[in-house]
Amino acid sequence: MPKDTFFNLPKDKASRIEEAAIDEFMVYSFEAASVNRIVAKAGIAKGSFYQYFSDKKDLFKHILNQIVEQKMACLSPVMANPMSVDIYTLLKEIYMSGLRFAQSNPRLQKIGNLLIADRNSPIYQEFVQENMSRSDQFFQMLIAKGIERGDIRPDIDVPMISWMISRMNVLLADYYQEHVKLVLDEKYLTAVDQLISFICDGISNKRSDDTCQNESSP
Amino acid sequence: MPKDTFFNLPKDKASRIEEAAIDEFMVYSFEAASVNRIVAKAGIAKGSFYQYFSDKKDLFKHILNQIVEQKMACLSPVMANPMSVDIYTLLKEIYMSGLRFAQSNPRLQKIGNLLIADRNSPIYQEFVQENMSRSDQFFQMLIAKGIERGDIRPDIDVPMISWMISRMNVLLADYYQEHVKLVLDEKYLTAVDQLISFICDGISNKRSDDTCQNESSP
DNA sequence: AAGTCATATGACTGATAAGTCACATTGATT
DNA sequence: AATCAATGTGACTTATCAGTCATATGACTT
Repeated sequence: MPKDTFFNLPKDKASRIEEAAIDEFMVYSFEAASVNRIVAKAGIAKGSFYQYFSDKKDLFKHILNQIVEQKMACLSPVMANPMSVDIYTLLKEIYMSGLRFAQSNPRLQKIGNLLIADRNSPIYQEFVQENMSRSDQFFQMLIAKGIERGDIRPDIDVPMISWMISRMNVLLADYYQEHVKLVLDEKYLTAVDQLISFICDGISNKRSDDTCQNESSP
Repeated sequence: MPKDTFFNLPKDKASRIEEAAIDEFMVYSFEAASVNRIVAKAGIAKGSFYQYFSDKKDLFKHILNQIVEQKMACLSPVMANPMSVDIYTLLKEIYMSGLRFAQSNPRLQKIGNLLIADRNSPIYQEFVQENMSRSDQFFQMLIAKGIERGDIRPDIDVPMISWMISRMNVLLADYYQEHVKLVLDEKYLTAVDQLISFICDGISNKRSDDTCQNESSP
């Protein structure tokens, strides 16, 4: 948490610092980010910085909290009553909320991507991993529910498949970042549909019943 | 490429340096790795180091080449005649070759994981991305072939699904690293089966024909 | 005007890094 | 034994970093 002095700052100064921080963390991972550059960009003395924040991590977490806040703002309408729709619709809504966030907060999205990309940083384990594991738990619950309802095959490895589906959300964003660069509304929408169709039905061609020859090793 | 002086070194000295480098890159990303620590561990002078390698990256690439070499050794038997088996069997073989590599080269595996985890490093873009894109191309070809043969639904987004499947190879390793820690033979084998079954058939429960309600937004 | 106190400052500390270079050592050849 | 080229060495240079601290500022109170 930033110190009181930070919250006492005139708004424009506080946001100048936040903007400088976002600019920095957009380009450099937490480790590589430089307080020196941040204070230079924000136009404050280094000593001042340490009157607002206890250290670099303090500032970073302040920015991360903004990300979580914005993400939640995009996700919460979807999550208001998660059981009212079938799992595939819900999954689609969850993926789409990721898109809404990315579109309204491209710079924060970039920071999130950078953080996720940098799994060795202590911050990843401290911050992302616990968030991820909550997301895992949610997907596990969802899938268990789906099996109960009869929507989902009962023979799957629930923890592993939950994990995969939750990570594929991130993969989809990666794919887009790598291939389309600019996240384009309709294209992303069809990609989400494609991905959900894949998760739902797989790739095998279901002419009559010659499903794939897997189910090997009994 | 290391300099001639490195290849002229007595074998035990050369491998002492390689071992020290592997120990370092196992624990620290390329950026965070320290030449100082490596030379200390290897018991050579820093000046000597720069007579063997032009810089830190030179050494790192030398280690990466060893990884590629070993990976290829595990993969090439599978790839000798990739078209002789169906795509699901081939996929399984590819995944299993990843396991073979991890089991016979756990330390190199660790370095690979660290590199993949650290997508911001310039080395990632320079080295992994091009390797990945070759792997993508292979999977795309494979899937196109599968569609041609009628094994795979023709309505999928080939580049995207290829990308997903190629990345799920990495995800599977991640999952194992996170959950089982020690990669255990039989457990991994069933996980691979599970994953392929998922890729093949998806998660939806195919009682009669009430497949999932996707295919939304025409 | 004097005093007080939260805030502002940037030179400084101490640590670590990559890469260099003048000099030392070695071992084979003459 | 003398020579010499290849190889070995670690102190040194230059750079950067996170974080500190003595001192300055300026707004507010008395």
